[in-house]
Amino acid sequence: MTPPRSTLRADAQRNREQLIVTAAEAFASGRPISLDAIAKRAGVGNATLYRHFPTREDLVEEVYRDQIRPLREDARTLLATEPPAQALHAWMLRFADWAGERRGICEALVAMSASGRFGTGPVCDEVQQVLAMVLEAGATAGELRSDIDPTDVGGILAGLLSVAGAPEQRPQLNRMMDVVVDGLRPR
Amino acid sequence: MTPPRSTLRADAQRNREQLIVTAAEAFASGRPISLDAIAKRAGVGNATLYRHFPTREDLVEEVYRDQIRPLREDARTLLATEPPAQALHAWMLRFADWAGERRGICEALVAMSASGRFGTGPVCDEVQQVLAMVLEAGATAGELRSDIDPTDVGGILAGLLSVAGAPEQRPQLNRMMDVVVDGLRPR
DNA sequence: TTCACAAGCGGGGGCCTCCCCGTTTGTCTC
DNA sequence: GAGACAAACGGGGAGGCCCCCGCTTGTGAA
Repeated sequence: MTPPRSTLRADAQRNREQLIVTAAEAFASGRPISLDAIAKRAGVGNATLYRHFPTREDLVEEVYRDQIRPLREDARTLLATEPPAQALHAWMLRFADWAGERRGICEALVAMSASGRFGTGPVCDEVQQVLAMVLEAGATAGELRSDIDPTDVGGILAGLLSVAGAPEQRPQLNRMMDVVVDGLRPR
Repeated sequence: MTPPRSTLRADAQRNREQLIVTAAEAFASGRPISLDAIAKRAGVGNATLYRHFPTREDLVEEVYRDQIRPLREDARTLLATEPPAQALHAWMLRFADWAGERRGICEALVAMSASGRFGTGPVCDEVQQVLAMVLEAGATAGELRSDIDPTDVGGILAGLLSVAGAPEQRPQLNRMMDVVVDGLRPR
């Protein structure tokens, strides 16, 4: 009898990769694009797309999997040059810039948080890890509370972006982050 | 010649009210409902609905216009019995309960914030006023920063709800609000 | 009352998401 | 190689949002 399969069938693997490549190009163009259009452009049926990526977020997370990496380096640099709380604030702003340039990221993060899946998926996992690193540094320096779950901070960040993620709302976002970072300091 | 009109034509007024009544019933049933279905149920074409309420938020805000009132009284009571910062936290949780029971409110608040319209519309205007009242009390008591825009706090609140508004996320929401309220205290 | 016209109406249709289900195909075994 | 079977495919369609545009009707003026 056929054993249960752990890896994707070769054609499925090909389709999956083609979908990611196509979606990356489509997103990068800046123009809005429907999922069916991505599927068609990738030369597969829409059902294939939805089978590989049940939700739009799943696709978005895969597309930006590699692009998120440099933000970790940014965090390290910031931590090396600024006090942790300030570094946290600066990094969150940098992330806002990064997300602002990438269609769908912000909505994806909110959806992940709202469904309790923040931290699963390449992008929000990376965000969570970076936040954990910065929080840890802050706790060690006695500048940030040590009892905070990075998931909570990630959720707050996603929430703020969903409400004031547009470039023209940057001043408001900055003020809100100010409040949040202050709230993360020890009492 | 015909003078420019300031009030709605009689039939338009009737349709508008019928739409609100119908939407209120539909929302109250708890089941999801499409806007087209609301229009049909109200006995008008969908275009009529969209003419009166260009976005879903506009309709939602109208539907809950009256139901938001008691929350102001709640805020007064809380302020009379607890220190302002604590009252703020408690009120935000109460609002989360209120919003959780009302389909569409949370999404509407986020949309209003994201489009810079927070404070316009009956519900978010009331929220903003209540927050202003509590912040004012807190500032007077020296317990909360006096330089905070209620719109910012409303935005943060909307963001948190969009990310952790579900009843089972209440503990997380509570922790997040803790951080935010702490961040609103004077340094 | 009648008339002219702007205000308002409505449904058809485009585009979207996403599911359903009959068909095809890769892979493993012999 | 051939066959069996699960994995994967794809297109059609249901239902949602929202716009377009030709038709109807309430209203103020004569």
